Amino acid sequence: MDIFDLHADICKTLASPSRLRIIAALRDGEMAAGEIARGLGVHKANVSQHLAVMRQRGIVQARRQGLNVYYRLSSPKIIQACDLMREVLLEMQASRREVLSG
Amino acid sequence: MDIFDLHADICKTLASPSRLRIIAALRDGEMAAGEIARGLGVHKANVSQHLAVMRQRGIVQARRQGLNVYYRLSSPKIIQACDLMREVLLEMQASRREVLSG
DNA sequence: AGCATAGTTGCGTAACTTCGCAACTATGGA
DNA sequence: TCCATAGTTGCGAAGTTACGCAACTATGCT
Repeated sequence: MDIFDLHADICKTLASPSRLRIIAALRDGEMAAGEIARGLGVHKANVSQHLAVMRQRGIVQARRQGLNVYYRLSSPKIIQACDLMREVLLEMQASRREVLSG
Repeated sequence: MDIFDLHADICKTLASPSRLRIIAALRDGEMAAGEIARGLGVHKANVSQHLAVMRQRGIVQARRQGLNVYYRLSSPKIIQACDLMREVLLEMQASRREVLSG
């Protein structure tokens, strides 16, 4: 597995609206799995699957406390990367509009 | 299509080792499609497919000059995003090693 | 032990992606 | 017009991914 495969793997992990929503939910601190599921209005099994994928890739970390399993982002750089990607997105939308109007 | 779908779409586009290699090749300036193919040692049809995907998403732009079609990254932020993601990658690898050794 | 809540895992289907191959279009020169 | 080079597009097989559902494990309370 070379660096490009690893890099692609990270991107693949982020290449899901559901997972991006979960990451956004975790932006301000940890949350229990069920809390995330309720917040996003999806089944907990589904959230659990996505969290498992992200945990495997090292994007989130888990901590059990009683009945709940609390998840948190493992690095603030993940938020930075998401924000930067959003900027790229906006920039591209802007230049697309320019092309259409100009 | 909401912002999370769009964001995921960008990530999906970057979620391919081949495309990341192409982006890396374009880091220092434009290149013709065939040049990229030769550089990476893959078939030109394949490169062309990947370039088409990235062009559709606005990640690269094309310019024909004679027989050649030159491709370039449409924004320097794409490089920034890739670099940042590499940092995340390294950070995660480092913390994984910590967990194993500590 | 029995029960409720929280979370995880396995399975099957449907949808999508990637690659190579072959056929195609586009451009420029003889 | 004919040919060579450059690039693109359509197709099909193989592999991957996502979701819901159901069954499961884990924890804590009585």
